[in-house]
This record gives sequence, structure tokens and C-alpha cells, in this order.
Amino acid sequence: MSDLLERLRGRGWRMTAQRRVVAEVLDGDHVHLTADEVHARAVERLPEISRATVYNTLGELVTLGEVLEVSTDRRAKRYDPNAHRPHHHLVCAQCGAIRDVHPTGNPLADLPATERFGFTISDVEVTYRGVCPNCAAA
Amino acid sequence: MSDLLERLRGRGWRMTAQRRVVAEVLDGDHVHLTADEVHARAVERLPEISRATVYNTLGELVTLGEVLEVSTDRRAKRYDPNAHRPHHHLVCAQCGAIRDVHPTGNPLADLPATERFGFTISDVEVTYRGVCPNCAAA
DNA sequence: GCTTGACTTAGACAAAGTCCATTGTAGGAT
DNA sequence: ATCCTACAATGGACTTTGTCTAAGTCAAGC
Repeated sequence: MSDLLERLRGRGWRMTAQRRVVAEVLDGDHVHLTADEVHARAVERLPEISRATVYNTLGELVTLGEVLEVSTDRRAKRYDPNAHRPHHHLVCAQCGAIRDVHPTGNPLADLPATERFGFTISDVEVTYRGVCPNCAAA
Repeated sequence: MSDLLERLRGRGWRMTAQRRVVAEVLDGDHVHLTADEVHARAVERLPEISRATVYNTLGELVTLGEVLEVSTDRRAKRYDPNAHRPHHHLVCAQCGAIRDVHPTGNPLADLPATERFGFTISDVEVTYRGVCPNCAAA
């Protein structure tokens, strides 16, 4: 993740304690935190960090392409630091757990020209929904 | 759409003016209204209908499988009455226009067992994003 | 070590949606 | 036809998620 900090500095990002903390919180694999969760964890390390800063920083990371926004439920957006490997998501309809998945095939190729209505398509988002083993057992 | 009303009555739905109006508003193809838009149109026909009732009714229609919830942007949920023919969505990243599309292929088959993590998958949602002809021209 | 403009802050604000106590009513029972 | 009652509707308070702004702070270049 320090690569991330390096990359950001290289792009002229002004490095502040707040931004560093947000980037650190997002470290790890299969992490899909809401903005509020990011804020909560950031506060543990930097108690005076404000919500607005967390939102700003997350927004910038998304713009820079370092983090993906995913909206698997209709509550809060989640932030996925695994932005450099394309992937989709598998969501538990009951507990909301999220896993990154890598389907075979290319959904873009599955949309014939007649079904494109003249759109220039740039992106496909696939969300699988189901029940996770934990919830199925309960 | 009166089929819908019939079906609902058959399921023991108590028919009220409010519910009828909400169902009528959702009539039509390629309609993807937000709850607020549904409310606005319902008010035209039944001025005293409340927002809570619209939300409740939409929620019930979703539970009954008569209407689909789609969240193409992260603002409001949209309600899609075309629930009986499986389809996916094509969204303009600029103006937010939504089209129903029918891709070939089956994305469910594209997720190998090793990528299912023990989930029982029940549903796949595919959202294509791009720029519509209108916005491209502007 | 200054300066400056970018960054952060707190809190007000907004949009979307939920909750709840109260009031109303559809539809079966009489 | 009227009455009953469980289910539905109401409206307003509340919650959640996110944005905006004015004022204060600070990283980084000089």
C-alpha cells in the first residue's frame, strides 16, 4: 500500500496525515468498507479526522482510479481498493457479505449491436446475489 | 396492467385507491421511475396519497415479484415493472437514461464453482454503462 | 522560516427512505 | 345494508448517507 502513497505523491498529491490514514485503512484484500466504516477506522488512528475529509479523500481516490466505488446494496456506497484487477462481486442477500469474483467470459461481448441503442459502452458491472454459507446454515 | 391488479387481488391483496394508483403509474414498458417520481405521478391522480404509502406499496410489489428494484446510480432506487421478462440495464453515465437490454449468454454459467465460495446464487444483475447517442452528440 | 494555495474542519443542509401512533376503510360477517 | 375488525394510509419525526461552505490549518516550495 505504500506503493499507493508513492504513486499518489508522484501525481502531485499533497500528503497529509488524513490522506495517509484513509489510504492505510483501505489496505488489504477483499475489503469493501462504506465511507462511514472508513471514517470509523480512520478516527481510531487520527481522532480529529472529519467525515467531510474522508468523503473528499475517497472521492479523489476514485477519480484517480486507485479505488472502485461499488454499490451492492442500496444503502451506502462501498470502496474497493482492488481496482487494478478487473473483477465483479458476489453479495449475500441476507448479511450483505461481499466477495470479489472473477467470472469467465466477457459480458460486453454478450451484448449484440442491436441491443446497444447507439450507446458507447465503457464498462460492465456484474453483481451475483445469493446466500452465503454462513447464512444458509443459520 | 389490469392483469396485475387481478393477480394481486388473487393473492389476497386488499385493493385500495392508493395501491391501484401506484400500480397504474408503473404501467408501461421501459419505465424506470424513482419512488419520488412515482409519488409525484400518483399525487396527480390522488392528491392526498402519502409518501410512506408509496414506499410501502412499492416495497410490497417488489416482495411479490411484480416489480424490480434497480439501483443504477447511487441516488434513488428505481422501480421496473418489467419483472416478468429477465433483462439487464444499459445506463448513460452522463444523463442517467436507462434502457432494458437482453444480452445473449448466461452470466450465471460464467461463474465457476471455485468462484462461488459456497454461496447459493439466485440472481445476477448486469449493468452496462456508457454514453448514449444524445449525450455523445452534445 | 515565510507564504500561499491546497487541505481540513465542524456543522448546517439536503435527499432518500424508515418508523410509528393515529386515523381510515375494504371486505367479510351478521 | 350495516357493523366489525384487521389491515392499510397518513403525516410528521427521525435516520442514514452524503454534500456544501466559511473559516482555520498546514505541506511544500522558496
